[in-house]
Amino acid sequence: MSQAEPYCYAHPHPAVTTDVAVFGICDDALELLLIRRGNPPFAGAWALPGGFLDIDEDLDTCAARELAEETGVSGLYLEQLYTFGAVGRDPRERVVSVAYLALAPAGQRTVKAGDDAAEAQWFRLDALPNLAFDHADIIATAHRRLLAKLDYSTIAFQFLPDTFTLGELQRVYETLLDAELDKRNFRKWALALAQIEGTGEMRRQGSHRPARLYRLTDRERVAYLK
Amino acid sequence: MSQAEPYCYAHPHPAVTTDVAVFGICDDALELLLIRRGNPPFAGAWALPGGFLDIDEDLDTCAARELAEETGVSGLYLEQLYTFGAVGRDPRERVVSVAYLALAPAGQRTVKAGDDAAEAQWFRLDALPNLAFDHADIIATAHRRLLAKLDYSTIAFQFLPDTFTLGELQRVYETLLDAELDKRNFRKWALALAQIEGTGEMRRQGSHRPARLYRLTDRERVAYLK
DNA sequence: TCAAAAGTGTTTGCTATACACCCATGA
DNA sequence: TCATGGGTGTATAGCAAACACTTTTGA
Repeated sequence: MSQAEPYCYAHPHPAVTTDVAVFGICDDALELLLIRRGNPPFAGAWALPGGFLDIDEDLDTCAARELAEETGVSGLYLEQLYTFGAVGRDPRERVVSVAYLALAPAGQRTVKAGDDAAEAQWFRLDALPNLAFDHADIIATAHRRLLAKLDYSTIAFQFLPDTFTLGELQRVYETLLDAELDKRNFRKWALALAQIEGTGEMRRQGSHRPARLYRLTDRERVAYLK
Repeated sequence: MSQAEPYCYAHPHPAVTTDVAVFGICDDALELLLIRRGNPPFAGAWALPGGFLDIDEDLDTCAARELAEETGVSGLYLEQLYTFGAVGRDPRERVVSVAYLALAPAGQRTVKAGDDAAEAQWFRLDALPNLAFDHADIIATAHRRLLAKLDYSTIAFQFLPDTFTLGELQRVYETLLDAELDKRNFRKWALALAQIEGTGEMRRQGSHRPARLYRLTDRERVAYLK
């Protein structure tokens, strides 16, 4: 048994990682949180936050941990996306990556680079840098999933803070769909949802009429629309 | 380096497997293809077909290979489902399993037990035996995915052979939904789909009026409904 | 008083549902 | 001739889309 490589198996084992595609919205633009890699391979290149699975930790835990370590962001909505395992995707060794999709609410977007990441930064999705590994594929898959789930789930609410106005909600949908929506129809649709309720409070902000505030009836759950 | 365990790493690596939940329909009942395990752990118990990822094979390839080796079934529609990696799910070592969903058309349901499986057999979904590992969870996830995709994709057509009648198609939907559908509405819906076309042929079978035959315009693709 | 976002209903078209009878065949 | 599944149309209700003006506030 080698001193440097003390973990031995009868058959070759791939490494397992998680990678997290974190989306956020800023100034009506969809953004993605990337880290600049500090170590080879692809040192200096931008990549998704992520890293190796600890042998005694669950996949979800690993995704949340790596995200927190590399970007300082925690407490986000996280869902497993897809597993990427093409043979040559990592030049070091065979690596199977379980990819996650995460959404950052406005106001939970402050980042600080951590351990293995030289830097962490938000990029507009329409202006991404070149990416390490097959991370561009993972991002494309994540974006497709996000758009698909708009139609039948309350996933878009995860971009908003605990309380929000219907105007803010509409701007989230407009940003994601890259289309303008009719205000009356949108409000009719939103107010008919069982998943949101008024708080009774108003938001007074800017030189215009104050807006009613709403919240999710169940903040944690992404629900299916009927 | 140990002779018996020659594959060594600086950090512990989980094993990676694929498991396949194969659904089929027989006598208007939804069935699942299981194998009886020949080796420990859970020797003698029923389980999903699946096994260890070869170090130089893709995940999809592994799923198809293990399915063919253990059940003799090949050429099925296969899609990646979800990755199961809870810490204690395999008593031998840490195992991360990439689960797949597969559908067997009527007429591609002949099975023969292979290498590692003592036996392969179809079970009605409402009468499954006790299952090894967390395979009951995988099956529940696969069943949920299958039902969800009925609503917005042509996945149900994968239960049918190359050509089929509208009556057969309707029975597939009725079996999956466990509900009776109105014949005229169903046919109106099906005939409006861009994804099917008439073959011009008729099926003469049984003592009743012959039925028009249809086929998918693109047999391989599971398409999204508008 | 002006600018900026909040708030509010009705009409119209389309899609989904409910519903019952005749047809062609083999036994 | 009978049993069996194949094949067909219309009326109605519910949902989605189009569309414009008034309200409230702070500057």
